[in-house]
Amino acid sequence: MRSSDLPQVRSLSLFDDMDDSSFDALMQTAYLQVFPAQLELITEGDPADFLYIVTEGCVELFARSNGRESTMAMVRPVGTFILAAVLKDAVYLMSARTAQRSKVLLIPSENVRDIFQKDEQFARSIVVELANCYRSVVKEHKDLKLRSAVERLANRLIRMHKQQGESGTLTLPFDKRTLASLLGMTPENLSRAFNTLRPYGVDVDGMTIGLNDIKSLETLAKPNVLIDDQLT
Amino acid sequence: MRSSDLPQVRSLSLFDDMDDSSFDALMQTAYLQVFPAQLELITEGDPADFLYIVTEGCVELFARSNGRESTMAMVRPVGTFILAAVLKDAVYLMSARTAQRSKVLLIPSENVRDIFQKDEQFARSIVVELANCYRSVVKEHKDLKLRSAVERLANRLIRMHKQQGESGTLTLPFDKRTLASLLGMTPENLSRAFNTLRPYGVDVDGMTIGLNDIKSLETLAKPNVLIDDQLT
DNA sequence: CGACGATTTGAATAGGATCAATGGGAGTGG
DNA sequence: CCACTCCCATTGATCCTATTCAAATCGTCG
Repeated sequence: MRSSDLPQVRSLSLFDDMDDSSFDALMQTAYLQVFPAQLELITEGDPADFLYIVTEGCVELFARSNGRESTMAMVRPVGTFILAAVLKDAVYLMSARTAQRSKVLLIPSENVRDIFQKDEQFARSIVVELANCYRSVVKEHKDLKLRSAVERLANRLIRMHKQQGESGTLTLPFDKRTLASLLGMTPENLSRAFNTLRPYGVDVDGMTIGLNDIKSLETLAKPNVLIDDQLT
Repeated sequence: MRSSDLPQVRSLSLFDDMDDSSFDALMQTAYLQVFPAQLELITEGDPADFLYIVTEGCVELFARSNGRESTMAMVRPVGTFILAAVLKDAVYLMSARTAQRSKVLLIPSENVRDIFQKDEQFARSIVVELANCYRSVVKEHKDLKLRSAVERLANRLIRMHKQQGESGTLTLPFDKRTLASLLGMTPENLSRAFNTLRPYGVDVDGMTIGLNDIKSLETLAKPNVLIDDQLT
């Protein structure tokens, strides 16, 4: 892999604390690859051959069952996915495909587990990363079980707005079809949910969303740090 | 704590591989307590002071937001809960209350983190436990997003039936109100879902459920190892 | 410019929630 | 042991949210 990409990966909290030698050993067998949009990287049920790290672009985690399909999460730089399957040497529970042209680092599972055994510091970092992943899914699950579709959208907009600097405007980081599935609704229903939010200062113009009355929107959304905060 | 309870706790995979000295150190500060039914053990948002291990009875993990409440999981012996919050030294994301009279082991968070730092083997066991917890929530989330209420119930019944020895009959391990919330529906809707399943050989008699046509039920439920299997 | 996919809108339907009322056990106290 | 009470579960009726199906519109990319 190209050495110019290494510092970025190294800075990931997952690798931040580990020995140089361990990191080098891990990267020795890793390779960095660019994939076109809409390419299925992994399929649920397959053995976990690699740990994936998104360094550019965006990857969609999704699941299928009985002819249905649903977006489970979107992974943006720099984020890992399917760590749990790799550690357990189990099959993937989710499929993944690029949402856009993306650069992805692949580390063979065996090597991850190998270094995990050898490098204590890496093992600890993995625990933190795993705990974060776990808590993220719990929050997603709470979001879905405790809120209506409109509330989920409102809170997601507030969240994206914060991530993008609270300028009063935000750009959807992926298409509406995917956003709808992520929020657990149909594209039609998402469109209607946006209309429902118009009286609360939400202006939709393609991928650009204006938030003109955040107070009002928050009154409706009732954001909850135990669901919407990324850090806690 | 009583020493007669130790072997049971020790046999938990989380503690199985650790040194005697570490285990003793961990148990030194732990205490075992019996709680009556319907007692709230922890509240979401509170700092994670203890790691909890259910040794007898049953504990409900649930979440509240905006006046609503939903059951997130049921923990039966011998199972741990809120491990992630303890490791991260963060606040609990879920509340917990006893579903019945229950015996619970409490280990101060600091001690868990302390031994986690000192005992490498314990650290690795924790990773496995965390990975399992993570994958469980992912499966719950898939269940909710990819299935209808009736399908969720059908699959849950098949699962309980397997756990209880496939005798053709199963006993609900907690009341229907809780089951409904766990499955993401109202008690009324659960009752109707049971009626919907009657033509598929599902007979309800209080807490006892007879499954008289598993083939037919499975045709409806379409169980999926990537959602319903506890092990994978 | 034309075609295709994504989004939006409309209409009808279905699934689930809510409200209200009734039945049924389990536990309590006499 | 029995009556009472309370809470859970069930059933019915209605309402509401969200899905489905259909069609129009918008945008983008070749």
